[in-house]
Amino acid sequence: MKIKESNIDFENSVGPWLGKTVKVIEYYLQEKFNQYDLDLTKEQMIVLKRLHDKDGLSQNQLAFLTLRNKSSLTRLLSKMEKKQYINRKQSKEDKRINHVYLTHLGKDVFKRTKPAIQEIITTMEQHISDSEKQQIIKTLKKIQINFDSEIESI
Amino acid sequence: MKIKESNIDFENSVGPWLGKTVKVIEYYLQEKFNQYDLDLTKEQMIVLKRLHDKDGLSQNQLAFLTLRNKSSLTRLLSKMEKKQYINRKQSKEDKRINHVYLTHLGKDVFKRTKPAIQEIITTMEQHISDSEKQQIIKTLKKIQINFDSEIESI
DNA sequence: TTTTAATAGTTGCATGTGCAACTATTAAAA
DNA sequence: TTTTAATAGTTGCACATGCAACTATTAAAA
Repeated sequence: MKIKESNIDFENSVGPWLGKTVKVIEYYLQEKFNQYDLDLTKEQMIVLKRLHDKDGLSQNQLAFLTLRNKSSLTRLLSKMEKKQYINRKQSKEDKRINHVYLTHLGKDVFKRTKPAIQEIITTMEQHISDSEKQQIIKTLKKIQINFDSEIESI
Repeated sequence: MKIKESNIDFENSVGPWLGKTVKVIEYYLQEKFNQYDLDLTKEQMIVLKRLHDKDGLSQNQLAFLTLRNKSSLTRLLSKMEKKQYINRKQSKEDKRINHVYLTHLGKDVFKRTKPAIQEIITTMEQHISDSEKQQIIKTLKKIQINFDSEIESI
């Protein structure tokens, strides 16, 4: 006969493990950026990466791709514009839209993140086999899908 | 003959998957708290949880356990004190130290988080077997250890 | 015992974030 | 065509965070 445990086993749930791991990665990431004299936060790096993949995205698209809401992106871009990493250009077809472009400096900074990021990945994935890596990504996808279907139904 | 890929495969690295997953969880968590009329952020919840486990911790200990630096904790506690969830009491043995205690209201609020958290765990772990859950935790631990040994050597 | 360290906590400053209310512009409905 | 919707972006407000400088207190060294 099973005895039903009335207390929630939050500690042994996946959530806290994920949270802690991400914190450790973020800490190390910022550390590396400082080591490499990159005047950049991880959030700004993600924006650079997206623009590197596809320049001229609208703020809306950028916000969607980087998983932030538009107000947060507005302020992120303002700081990046002040640093001369990007610039905004109003669309001629639709004056509501701003297209965002990497500047020369922005491209250069992004290029200079590469060795730092390579080091981080190498450190992070030490002693983790390729199949183990594929496995964790698979599980993470599942978790995301679990919430997606839940959120849609709200 | 292998051709060495010069571009970094950041997109298929574990990092971005972790980051996105945590974002989704956090969004859903706040959603649930609102549904249950819990006037609480996830950060405040974590503090309540730690005090529930062990009341009267010092701010230093709380900061360590919740993975934040002391200044961040100071302000988190100030907000929680204003909401009457916790209170600080200066130690008599060492006047530098504040011990932090849950109030009645704090205990009550924490109790009321339980069904919300239970729902989140249930949603999150849908279609994930127990062995898969153990596997992801194992991999997450490995990643943390990978960074720990790296950070110590800085 | 006086001087110097170390420790606990707070505060200023800068970053990032979501929500809701707002402006400007464009699209849809009357 | 006028009125009403929806959309893109910005801003005020509140929250959370790390770093570095600061105060107060205690411990260690001279």
